[in-house]
Amino acid sequence: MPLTKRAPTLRRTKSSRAHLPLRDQIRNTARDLFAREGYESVSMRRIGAQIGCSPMAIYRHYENKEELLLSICEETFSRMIQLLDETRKKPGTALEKLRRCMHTIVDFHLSHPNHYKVTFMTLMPPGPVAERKVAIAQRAMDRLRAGVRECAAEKGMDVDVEMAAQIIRVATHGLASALITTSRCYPWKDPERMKDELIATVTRQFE
Amino acid sequence: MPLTKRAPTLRRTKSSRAHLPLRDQIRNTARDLFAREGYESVSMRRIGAQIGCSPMAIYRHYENKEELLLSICEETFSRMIQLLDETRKKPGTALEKLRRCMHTIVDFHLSHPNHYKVTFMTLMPPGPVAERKVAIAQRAMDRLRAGVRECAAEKGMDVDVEMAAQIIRVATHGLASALITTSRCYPWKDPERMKDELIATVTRQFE
DNA sequence: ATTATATGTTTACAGTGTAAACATATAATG
DNA sequence: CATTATATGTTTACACTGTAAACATATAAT
Repeated sequence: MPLTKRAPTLRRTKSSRAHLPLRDQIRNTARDLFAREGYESVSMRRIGAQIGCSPMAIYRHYENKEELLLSICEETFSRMIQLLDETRKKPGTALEKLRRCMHTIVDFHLSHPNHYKVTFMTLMPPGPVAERKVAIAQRAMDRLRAGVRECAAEKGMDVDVEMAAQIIRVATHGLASALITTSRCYPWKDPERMKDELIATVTRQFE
Repeated sequence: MPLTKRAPTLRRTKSSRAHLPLRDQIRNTARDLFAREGYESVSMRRIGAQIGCSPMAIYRHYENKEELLLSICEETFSRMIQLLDETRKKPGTALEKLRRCMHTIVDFHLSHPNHYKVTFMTLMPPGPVAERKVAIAQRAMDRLRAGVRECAAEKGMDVDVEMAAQIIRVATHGLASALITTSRCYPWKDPERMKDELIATVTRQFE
């Protein structure tokens, strides 16, 4: 009976989602479930059942449930940072770049609401794992600070870079989380215009 | 042995925190624990143990854990709404009132971080209880909308009230949550100035 | 051919929310 | 006053949780 004849280890078959490496399958499934039902409400047993493996199989790839959550956050940040770096490379004034960065990030959040919900709306239990997440978040903030610094330099202004970057971060998250969490139950007048307006508002000091 | 001789029902002894009605004691204790360790990580058993009653005693006052959480949120909103109504009654221009309201709310959040964490940073499991919370939140938003409407009227401006109110709400929450969650692990330059600056920024259109 | 390693499964345990049944202290009613 | 009803607690029980421990096997290394 134990003749489960494992597939010949074919290292990568990009085409088929079902045969993704189990590690990725776990992370994708967990992200969907965490986003839809909340981190604490989703059991390792249910993640396993959804995938079709035993609950303990997950522990071969992630030390525990919290590390699985952190891994989802890490992937989100890594994608955000990549998008930011690409956007910042494109030509334009510093202000244009900064505004494009905000657009890029908000659009990324809106088109990946599950990434956003799990990464930014899940309260991690305080502890060393949560602090590792904070450290990673700083790497994204570095891009924002740089963008602000460039705006200030270009205009010869003397701005508090940290404060300006925080205001931008805070406004971006506020907008994204409002649009994502209430998109179904609340009648937004014009999300696209609201996005433009908010971005314009918090960067107006650099005009 | 069952001679637990209940205290003679003294209806109100304001002085002693320990003899608050059990219902209030439960809510206070639950709020502290939820804020410190996260809603899902706190068990009814631990709330009971902390208070000194059996876990099931809680269910005589709250239908279940989720209703207990909602009750904490309701208290927060009711206090916020009261503060807003008081602030809006004081004399001044519409813009001054709106800005004072924002100050009042941010200060309330900062001085009651546990109320904030539980009410605004705890993701409720989706369902009818969560929707009741959204409905209550709208009652607070009504005050913001009114403040914005008055600003617009006073200046004879034609503004999108809903959008302006949302931007203000979003910025306020972003600031509060940033200050509260990172206050220990992150070196804020000058929170007070950042607060002033953000409030000024998002209300500048009404100057 | 044998051993080691990677990756899975099954079993077991302490802790969870809460339904059900039971206990008693105060209030209401005869 | 005696009796019943109600409010408020406790104890017990059950189906679920995260995960440690032990076991199994399929591939890689020797």
